[in-house]
Amino acid sequence: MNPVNSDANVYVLKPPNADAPVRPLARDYAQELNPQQLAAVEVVDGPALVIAGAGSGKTRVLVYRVARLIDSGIDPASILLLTFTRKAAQEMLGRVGLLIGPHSDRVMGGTFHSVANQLLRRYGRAIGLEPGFTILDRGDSEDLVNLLRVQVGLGETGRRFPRKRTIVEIFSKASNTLRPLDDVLLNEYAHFVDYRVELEALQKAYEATKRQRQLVDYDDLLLRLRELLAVDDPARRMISGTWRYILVDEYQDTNRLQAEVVRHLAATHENVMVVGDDSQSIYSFRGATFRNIMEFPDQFPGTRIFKLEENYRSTQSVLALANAIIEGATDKYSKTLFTHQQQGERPILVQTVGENPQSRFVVQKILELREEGVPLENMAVLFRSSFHAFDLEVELVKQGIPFLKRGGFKFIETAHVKDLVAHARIVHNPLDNVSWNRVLQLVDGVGQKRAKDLIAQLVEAEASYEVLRQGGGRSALGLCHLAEALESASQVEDASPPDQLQRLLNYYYPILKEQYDDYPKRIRDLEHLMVMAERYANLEEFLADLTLEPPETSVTEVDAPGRDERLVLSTIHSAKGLEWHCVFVLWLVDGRFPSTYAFQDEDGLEEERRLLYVAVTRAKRLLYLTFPVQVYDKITGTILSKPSRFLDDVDASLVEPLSVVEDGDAWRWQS
DNA sequence: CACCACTCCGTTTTT
DNA sequence: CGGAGTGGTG
Repeated sequence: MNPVNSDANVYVLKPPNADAPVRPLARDYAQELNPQQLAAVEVVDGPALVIAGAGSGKTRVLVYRVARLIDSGIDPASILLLTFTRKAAQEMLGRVGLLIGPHSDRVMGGTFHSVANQLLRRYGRAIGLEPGFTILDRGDSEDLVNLLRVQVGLGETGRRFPRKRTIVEIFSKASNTLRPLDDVLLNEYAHFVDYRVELEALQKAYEATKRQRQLVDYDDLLLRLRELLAVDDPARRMISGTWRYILVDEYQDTNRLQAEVVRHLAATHENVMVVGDDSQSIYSFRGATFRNIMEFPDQFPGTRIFKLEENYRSTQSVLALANAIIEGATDKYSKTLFTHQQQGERPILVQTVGENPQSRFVVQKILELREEGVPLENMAVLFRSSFHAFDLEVELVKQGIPFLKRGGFKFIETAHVKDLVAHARIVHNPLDNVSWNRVLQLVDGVGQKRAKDLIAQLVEAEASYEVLRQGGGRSALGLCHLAEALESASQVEDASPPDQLQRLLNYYYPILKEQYDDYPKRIRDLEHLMVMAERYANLEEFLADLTLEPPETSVTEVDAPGRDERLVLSTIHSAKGLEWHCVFVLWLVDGRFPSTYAFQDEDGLEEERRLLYVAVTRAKRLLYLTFPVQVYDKITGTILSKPSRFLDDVDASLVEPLSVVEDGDAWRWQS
């Protein structure tokens, strides 16, 4: 008898979560939180503001408050967690999951942009947005501006007409600060004020095209959500009825636009708690202002305010340096961090004679620490700008130290990935002229002019791929192949993203091979993209995630043979909210950190100072600040030799100087 | 009109 | 070092 077919007893697998207790185990909140944290966690209704210093348990408060709300019988699905960065969002949601278990799935959370994306897909029709809209990343926005610049008749760019990058930056600044273009130009880009009329025309065209083509840039996600909430009563009622408890992390990094969105979301119930630290406000370049924190109590009268000042992360020595750095800030909430932790070792100020010795010092020290038992993943190297780590990356590769770089140039921004994705975007949204433009120009014999004409024809023909087959000449064959590939990818029965991508890749492969000498490496990237696509049931989600939550690593990444043991290299911006046992901060040299770029105005310098504060407060125990002197700076043509001005105010007793010399070097630097 | 080879300029941080 | 603009060629 076949045992498989016999009348075996049946064991039923329950759907996940079905049986999880609605009320998790009772927690002793008073035991696990300090009095200030507890007070904040116990808020149920009404607006609240938590001013939280670095390492003071900010995320802990948010997470415990979510648990507490659920414990008190509130439906997890009525809780909404918002932050600006993906890193913070992941951290927050992950810890909620750990603390409250299965029900955390029903808590809605993510970045402002990803939440806006989801809401707009669902309710956007009310404001003329089809659910299939395409999200433009920064590069796409620049391409569109470029395209329009020609169309609007700004072909001959005057000598000093802003570059596309700058143009997009200006538009974005206007959106994020809710100001007219004029105002931004006058105050922050006065040197381009002569082009006011042209830029305004360009902006109009940019806005109009996006609406016509179902294109949405990062800022639009927020602008249009705000519009939806303001204009469409049913949607607003639905949305604010669903999420009755709103929590916002990193509030000092939100801008006026985001504050408006929060205000709208919370308009009916005012159950909104925001958490932030004015000393860690480092996103003013995109309109963030810690005034949002200051003005929150005005926006929501009756706001309860809590302050968290006990630091649980760092030793006293690290904290003393952090306090000294922020002491010099001109504008801040008064707030003094203290800790009950041990003194610990003083931060070490390392002087080297150049860039490469700096890199080699870091590498050598890392190896030493690992010998002493500090795992690689408990160490991080932080820097102001992504390229500051180039030399170090080379040294790490030489020594075979596995690392993961965060911030800077992303996988998704490489030309070949963008190319393939552009094909997929057309399949999903045939109106997307930005992608059409890119894709058409890849065809042999098609340039700017031909692409423009074809796009115009495509609109007339309601985006029928037939248009591509009608032309003659050199490009005829290429365009036919393109049409075939797009049709094939559009018509897959049971369309699955990997399958669709495969069809597009078959078409794109020869182009890739033709275009790049290093195509084998690029093919591997595209295969990686296919693997990512396997997790998605439809193109729409895949494409949206690719733009909103792209793989967090940069292109440079060395694979570790031994699982996850990896050193982290990160921009300071990308390191926010994280912590490591040992932290290296590179380039403490005037001109690099603070960057020459920030020298011009006081505000810029202040932000650099806060940035350093953020960097320093990432360290739990060990902190190395390195400064190479005698480095030639190509930008200014000068030799950088002055230690960062932020160290000027720091009392010498707070750090331990160390100078690095070559083995066998006859002379030494004085420290 | 497309494309290649050349020169010159400017160089952050994130969704 | 890459991107943008220029000028020549096919």
